[in-house]
Amino acid sequence: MALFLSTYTNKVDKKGRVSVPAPFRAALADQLHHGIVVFSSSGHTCLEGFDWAKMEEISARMDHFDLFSDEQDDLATTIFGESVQLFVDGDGRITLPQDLMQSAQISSNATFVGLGRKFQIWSPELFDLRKSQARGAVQDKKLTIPANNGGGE
Amino acid sequence: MALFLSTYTNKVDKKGRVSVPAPFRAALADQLHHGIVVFSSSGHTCLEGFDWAKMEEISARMDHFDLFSDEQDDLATTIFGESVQLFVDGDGRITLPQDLMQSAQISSNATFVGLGRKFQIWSPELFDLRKSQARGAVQDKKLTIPANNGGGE
DNA sequence: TCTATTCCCATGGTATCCCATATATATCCA
DNA sequence: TGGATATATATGGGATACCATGGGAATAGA
Repeated sequence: MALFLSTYTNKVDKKGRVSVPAPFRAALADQLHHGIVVFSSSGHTCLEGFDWAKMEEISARMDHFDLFSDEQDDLATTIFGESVQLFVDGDGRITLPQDLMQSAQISSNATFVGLGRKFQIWSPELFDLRKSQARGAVQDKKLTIPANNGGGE
Repeated sequence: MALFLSTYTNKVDKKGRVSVPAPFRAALADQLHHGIVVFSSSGHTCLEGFDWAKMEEISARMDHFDLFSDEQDDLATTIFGESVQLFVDGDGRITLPQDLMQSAQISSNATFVGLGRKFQIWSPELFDLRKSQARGAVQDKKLTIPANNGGGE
């Protein structure tokens, strides 16, 4: 399964095109033709990005909620309703829709941040802040990687 | 699973290339084509290195968090966002990115230190200091290796 | 028809590949 | 045993391919 690592900052041209970092494209591998799925993050001023397989997994996970519960509806509305499938062109680029760029305050540069199974797209300036904030949180809360069996939530 | 032992110092050429010590390459064995994963250490002025399998394991563990939880985001941003996958070329070398070299203060030489499941990459000078410091700590605190059942991370 | 995408091609810079050399260790044959 | 020949490792340099990026042509939608 795809693993997204490191951060890359690429330019956004006046047409709204950005190169998807080559390592990310490699991680997508055979799913490249599906493009990537992007939507505006609810917690941060950035965009969340997934590959197609992850989207299907999310869909499967949501089946565990009651079909007509509020939670199900809320999640489904924000995630599936707001998300866009962006196809990667022959030169390895996607074009970011205007509204998504605005919601993430992205203008001339976009920073792709690998987060394992998913990734985020930030304005470089905002991500600088976010980076130090995340590092601080890890230290303050003494966050560690959960054990294999259960740990987590 | 890979086991990294002893220390080796190799030259960094002007392109930023370093030979990965042959014993380390042997330890990576069939994972060699995945390269290694490197990121700047938070505790020391050096780089931390893992094999790909370790990274996959970390990723699998992180799946125990909720997809959009703060913990997941903070950890993933610091761990995955700041790490780089470096591929080993046909001559057994990797090329260290500029920013990583700077953060570890590595210039013309790099010291690979085997630490079991992981390894570190140091500037030779800084590692000399670290070595004597570590040996002192072991003697002072009478540090021992924890038993199998329990201790670990 | 005008605007907005999408496709295609061109370019500069960089990183990757490939080959050559040197040194050390191992192997072989006399 | 000794010398000569292979094998592997580390390192340097040059050629090549890839990547990010920009611009223009073709296409589609309003």
